[in-house]
Amino acid sequence: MTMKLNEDMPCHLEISEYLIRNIQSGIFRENEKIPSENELCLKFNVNRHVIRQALTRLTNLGWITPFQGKGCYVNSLQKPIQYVLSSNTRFSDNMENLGVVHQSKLLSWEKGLPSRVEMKNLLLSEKQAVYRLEILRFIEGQPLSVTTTVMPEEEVPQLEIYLQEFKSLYQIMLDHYQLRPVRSRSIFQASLPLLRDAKVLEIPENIPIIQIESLMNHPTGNSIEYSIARIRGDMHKCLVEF
Amino acid sequence: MTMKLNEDMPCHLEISEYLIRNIQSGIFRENEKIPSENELCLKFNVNRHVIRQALTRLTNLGWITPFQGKGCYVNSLQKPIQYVLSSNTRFSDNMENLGVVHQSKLLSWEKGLPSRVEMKNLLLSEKQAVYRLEILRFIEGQPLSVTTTVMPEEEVPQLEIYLQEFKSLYQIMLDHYQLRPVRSRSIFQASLPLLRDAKVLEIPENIPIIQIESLMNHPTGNSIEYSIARIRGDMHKCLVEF
DNA sequence: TAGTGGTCTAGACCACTCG
DNA sequence: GAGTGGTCTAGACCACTAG
Repeated sequence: MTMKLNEDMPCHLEISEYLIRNIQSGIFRENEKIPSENELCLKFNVNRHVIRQALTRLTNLGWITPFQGKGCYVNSLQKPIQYVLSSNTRFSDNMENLGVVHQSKLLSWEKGLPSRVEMKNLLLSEKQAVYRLEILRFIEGQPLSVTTTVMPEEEVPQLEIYLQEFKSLYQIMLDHYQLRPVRSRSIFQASLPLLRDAKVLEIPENIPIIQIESLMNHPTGNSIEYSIARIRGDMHKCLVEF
Repeated sequence: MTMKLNEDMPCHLEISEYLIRNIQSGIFRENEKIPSENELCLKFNVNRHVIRQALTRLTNLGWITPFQGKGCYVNSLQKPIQYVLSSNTRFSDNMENLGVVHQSKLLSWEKGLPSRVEMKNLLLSEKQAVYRLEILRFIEGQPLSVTTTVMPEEEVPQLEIYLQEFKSLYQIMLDHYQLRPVRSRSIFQASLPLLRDAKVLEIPENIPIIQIESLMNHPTGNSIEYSIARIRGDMHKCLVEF
């Protein structure tokens, strides 16, 4: 049984659109295998190379993942979690409000001198040391975001002591420094992940991420935390109220 | 003169990495043409198909844009414009504050019944008609965003009269209806563009966009405008203050 | 008209998975 | 061993751009 194709569109585009429609309508189901390249060749009566072009597009757009020797499987469609960004919400609060299993992991940390951007944002001189943390956050066991967080050493002296058993940055700041930072501004941007971030987030390099650069202040005023979060676009929505 | 390749990487990947390095290091310059497919075939001594695989990856990652009959050109690296989102900023205000040449174009409009989502957001019954506008916005002559804007007919009766010479939605609402909507909330999400949006924005479909779904109210309270903007991620940053 | 990218065919060999 | 996706070759015709 072969399949007729439209005339005014390139064949490979036609086929990829057809496959996308089938995924959307549930004919090809989540986490299940779609027909093999050879089967599709027969169905559409085209060369294998055309099918591969169509499947490449589906892969790039995040619909399927190919496994050598096994076949192409439909990606599980994420319903993005809605995160509320306001002056005093943090990751844990949000996830607990949503009743979602969450977890943070400290990937790495260092103490060093601030970069120009960090100096500008945290209003530091070039001699004031900072702690720089790389935090990976999970929901339901899946990596959601990587965040680089920078804090002046003055505000969190000897932070390394508390990093040994890292669970939540917010908790450390509250328990050991009596700090309760307040968000003063955030800058949103959509982009593609760096290769490094794509690896830790376990996503292909074509999946968009939303980058949120935030500045957190002491309630009295001075800046204590500057962070850049890179979050999977397909797993996350961010709500801001005015 | 042919080019030697590494052994442990697929040939097309090797070539695309080589080309990316050349762009990054400025050997291939912004807005200039890279060697043609045929030239690359000779240089690397591979089949044209392999070169095309490599160039497809470069296109997908946003490094180059192919033009039929002309060649592949290195994309200009955008320094994203910073847009300020607050309860009462609109596109024109922002661009004028930045001193940027801007323009809006009405792509299409229709009058019809609200979808379920529109009913929920604008608090309408299924019989209350809405105007639905598709607006394309430019800065410095380049397409920046497409926005779908929905307004209840009640609020802007006979809107079609004023759409003939469309310049700015904000201006129409102010001049003819004495409306000055205020943003009540926005939802941010990073994603890939739909095929239609990619076409009007003149970007490949793998360039991430930031989607901002906003609800605008009458200062007294009721919702008068529900919009979904799809904005080029590489041209736009959005700042929110708390 | 020559050169460029876009589409498509036909066929080959490889690496990997699974029964 | 049969089937799957990954890589690569060789060659064809088309649509578009530019001199």
